[in-house]
Amino acid sequence: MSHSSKPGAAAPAAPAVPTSADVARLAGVSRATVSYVLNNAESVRISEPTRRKVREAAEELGYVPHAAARSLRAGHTRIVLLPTPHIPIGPLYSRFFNELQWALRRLDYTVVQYGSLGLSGDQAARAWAELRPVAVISLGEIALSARNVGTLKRAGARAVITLGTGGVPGAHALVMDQSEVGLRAVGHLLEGGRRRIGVVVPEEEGLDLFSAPRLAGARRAAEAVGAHVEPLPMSYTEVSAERLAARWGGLGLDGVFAYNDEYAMLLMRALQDAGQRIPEDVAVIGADDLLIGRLLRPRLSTVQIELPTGDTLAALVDRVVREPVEAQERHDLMAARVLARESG
Amino acid sequence: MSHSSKPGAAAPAAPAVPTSADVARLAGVSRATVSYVLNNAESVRISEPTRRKVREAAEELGYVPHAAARSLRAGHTRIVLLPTPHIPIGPLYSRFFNELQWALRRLDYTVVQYGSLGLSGDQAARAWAELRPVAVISLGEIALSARNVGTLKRAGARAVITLGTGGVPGAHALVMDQSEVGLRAVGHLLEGGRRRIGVVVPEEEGLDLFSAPRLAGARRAAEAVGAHVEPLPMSYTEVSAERLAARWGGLGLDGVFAYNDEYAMLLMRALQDAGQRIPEDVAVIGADDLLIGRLLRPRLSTVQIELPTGDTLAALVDRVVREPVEAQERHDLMAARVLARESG
DNA sequence: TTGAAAGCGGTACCAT
DNA sequence: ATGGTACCGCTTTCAA
Repeated sequence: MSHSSKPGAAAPAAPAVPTSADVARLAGVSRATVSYVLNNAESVRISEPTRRKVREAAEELGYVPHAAARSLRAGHTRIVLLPTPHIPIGPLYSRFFNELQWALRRLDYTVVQYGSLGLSGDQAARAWAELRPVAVISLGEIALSARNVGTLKRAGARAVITLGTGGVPGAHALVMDQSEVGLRAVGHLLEGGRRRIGVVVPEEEGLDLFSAPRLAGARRAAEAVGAHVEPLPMSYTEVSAERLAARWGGLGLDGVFAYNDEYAMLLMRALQDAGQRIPEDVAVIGADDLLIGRLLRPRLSTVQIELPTGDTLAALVDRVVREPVEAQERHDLMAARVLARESG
Repeated sequence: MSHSSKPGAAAPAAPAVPTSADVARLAGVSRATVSYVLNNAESVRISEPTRRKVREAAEELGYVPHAAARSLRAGHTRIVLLPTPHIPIGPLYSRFFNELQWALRRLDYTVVQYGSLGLSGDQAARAWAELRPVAVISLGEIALSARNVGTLKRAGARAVITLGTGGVPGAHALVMDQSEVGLRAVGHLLEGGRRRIGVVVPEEEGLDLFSAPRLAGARRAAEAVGAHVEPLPMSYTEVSAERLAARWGGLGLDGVFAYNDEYAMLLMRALQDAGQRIPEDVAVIGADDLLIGRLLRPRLSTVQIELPTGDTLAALVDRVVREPVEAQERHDLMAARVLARESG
């Protein structure tokens, strides 16, 4: 722990970080004055010569304020905590997340990505609370309890926001009901006269957050007209798709909702290679309206999902942070609609 | 700013965050003892009954330590700062970044994503330094100077690591030379006898970080045999691809390196729709070895890029943080090789 | 206009 | 086995 064992040794290696005290000393003023000048304090008049002296001293030392010290004193942070998704979430949501980061940054928040793999709700909430974030935006991979929300709030979080299906007492919920996607997709297949519908369920871990409700929505649509729904486990690889295509004949399905466009393209190609005609033998529909869908032949029908923009969500966060308001559920932020193309 | 204007008003809204002092009071011990117990201090024996009392008090109050206070005292953080990429970087790099986050998290670092859009190197370095990160991993979108690296180091950063083409004095550089990709791709086209080579250059802002060196590599390969290289601006949209395909005849090109697989598939489809035969009329090669490449017909040739895994990089960061070592350049971390398929 | 000093919430040394 | 206390770096009264 000793920084320089031998004072004689020429070890300029640890030229300790300059503090505001160092600046003050060099400028020949007090730390208070340094603070005033560097923060452009309005409530206090500092003479121009003094300002200059301070600025020059800070510049010369390469002074950089210490964020932790500042927020300790201030009693609050501008940290927005974003639990890192466990999984390679699709391109659609990646983009959304990226946008969100930028939007928050523009509003002068500091985005902290916090991986919480293997943590329980309790553990995660505690770990997050240590950072005293002013807001937490949870994707819903960690199941937050009302108690957890309480922990965060007591630790100073002015906004706890969940994105996803459910809603936690005490937290704002942006309900993005994925079952809507399955409902619309299968609804479209049914309209086309299909009655034995396959629904691809990704085997990738973590994706069930999306796939489960999508499947549920599919079931709901099918039940309404007494159609059959067959869950089809598949992973995002060619061999998995081929394997599924190989046993296709025995399944007797005439339509398939393939979770999203990526799985859809994979399956569609495998089905074609296995001799199935699309859409004659089997109708295929994906979701997310990715560009690839339009490049495939036949062009892929899809369910287009309208997500809130990152700016929208960031603005909402900011609003809640500024003047906390009773936790609400908002359902108007995700819309899903079918884009019928050639595949079904 | 007043928290509860009227003391009489039933406003239990601000039940201040419990501190270790609160825990101490409730347990009837000193703050020191609380600290010892909660951190399982080895150097000090605390009786079992006391431990229990402290634990129970902490539990009852829902005490959560304050990370900022802790690191202020400790004099260092476990923050690794990751400047947020400006752009929707491709799937390959997204995955890499995601992996990196997880790996760092597992090593108990706190990952802070910091968007630095519109900041100069100086500004960015200062802003980052405020957080006193123990390490900074820069993608190279912000051009760091040696002085900036100095700022970060003086602010306590034990490792400053750049990923990308160049290297900054004082920082570790993981050189991932994108020109290698262009070199290999065009090299392959040349081997196939093509002599007039188009190189797609994405119009999307920010991507030039990748596309410029890829183009340079392409040029290098072509010059060696006196072949012609034609830069082809294009954006990631169908219309842009169609526009390019429409003027294809006048270009007289017999091969094209399409930046990556996404642009390649877009262009390939547009070319096919415009009546070009692939690979007879024009050979197409992409990069990144995305799954879609294998699903297209003809199957897309590509340059496969081997990136270090997130764990590798995280381990490297950790090693440098533990025992800082002279800044080095490592060139062995990216490998590129051609996967010849049907498109060229 | 400026300075002295009290904390913010922890940790760790030194006593007891 | 515990408690007292100085300090980390910064902001912000309050006095001068």
